[in-house]
Amino acid sequence: MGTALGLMRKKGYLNTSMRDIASSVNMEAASLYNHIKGKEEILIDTCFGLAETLEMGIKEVNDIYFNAAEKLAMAIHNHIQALTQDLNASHLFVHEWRHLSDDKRAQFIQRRDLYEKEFRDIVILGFEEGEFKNVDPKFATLTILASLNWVGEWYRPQGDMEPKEIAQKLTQFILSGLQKN
Amino acid sequence: MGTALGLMRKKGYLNTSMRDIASSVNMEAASLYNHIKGKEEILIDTCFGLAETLEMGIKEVNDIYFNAAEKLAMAIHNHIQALTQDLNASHLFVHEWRHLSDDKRAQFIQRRDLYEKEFRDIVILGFEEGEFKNVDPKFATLTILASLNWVGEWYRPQGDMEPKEIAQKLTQFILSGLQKN
DNA sequence: CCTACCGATCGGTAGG
DNA sequence: CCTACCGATCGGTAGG
Repeated sequence: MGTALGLMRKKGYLNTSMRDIASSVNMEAASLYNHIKGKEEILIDTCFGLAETLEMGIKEVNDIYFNAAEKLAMAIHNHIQALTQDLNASHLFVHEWRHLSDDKRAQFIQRRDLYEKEFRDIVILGFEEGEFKNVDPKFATLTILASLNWVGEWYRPQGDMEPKEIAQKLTQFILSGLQKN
Repeated sequence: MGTALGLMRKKGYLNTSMRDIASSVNMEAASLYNHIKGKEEILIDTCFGLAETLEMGIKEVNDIYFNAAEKLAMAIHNHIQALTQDLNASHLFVHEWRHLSDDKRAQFIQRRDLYEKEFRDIVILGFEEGEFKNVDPKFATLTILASLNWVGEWYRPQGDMEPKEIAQKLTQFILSGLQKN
């Protein structure tokens, strides 16, 4: 179903018909239903699959690292690795989850909120350690995640920045900003 | 057409039918065509209208302010003011421009790229002044704009943060980051 | 601003 | 995996 994700990234989920997907793999639309239950299954599997990858990533970070700055760097690294690994899937995860049916969308938002909370706890930990400024943790977390998720929009696998380098630059930017001291 | 924008934000552009829009203003779908040329006109007018507001904002900044840090603060302020002024329009501008027809979408992307360039020039200016670090200007600009545009997702007019305060916190975050010196 | 309607397309099913 | 098909819905038009 990788080619389906490619179509959905290029044309958008709603604009990609089962007939589009079928003809991209030289089938008739009706035949797709022998492989998947319906169109939404593709969206569900992709969004929740990536959610799980991200959750595992942040869990690993919280299990291992102690220092908040270290945790944040590693969380950013894992997030960027997951997003850049499959840009088609990332597009569905970042943009098209809005078109999940009501109950699935509610589940998705809940998991996204939990993931945000994990990041927020790192920000709070950094303050408690005396290493981070006394910023609004919710505001800071939303701002951080916005920059991370946007990477999927401009990252190109054949470009001149590796995911690892992107993660390092993001960490640097988020920790110490643009201005010289 | 404000109610149309509200529907499009809530349900998405493609999922909002002319019949939905019509019934929200107690009309028949056919009658809408006495007011607008077609469904896409709503999307076009909104996306390009906000683009123009943003362009005016950055132009003003570049005409008046001299110092890069000042320019950046004012550019962020103008951007957040524009986005928070009409969250429905902002949603179309940030998310739904992808559904513009090919030529309009190309125009939109071109104007967005020009706007990005204005921000990038401020980042470069800051480095030339010796005030900003030697960051990758393109990377920094994309990261900055990602955080700005995400504000439309969580800002609530009745919430506890005013647009002005959001802009200040964003500027602070972008200039000096999370970590204590 | 409405009634009536068009051709196109959709996700999905029946039955083989 | 295909042919044939379903009901629903879409953006938009004709004509008043």
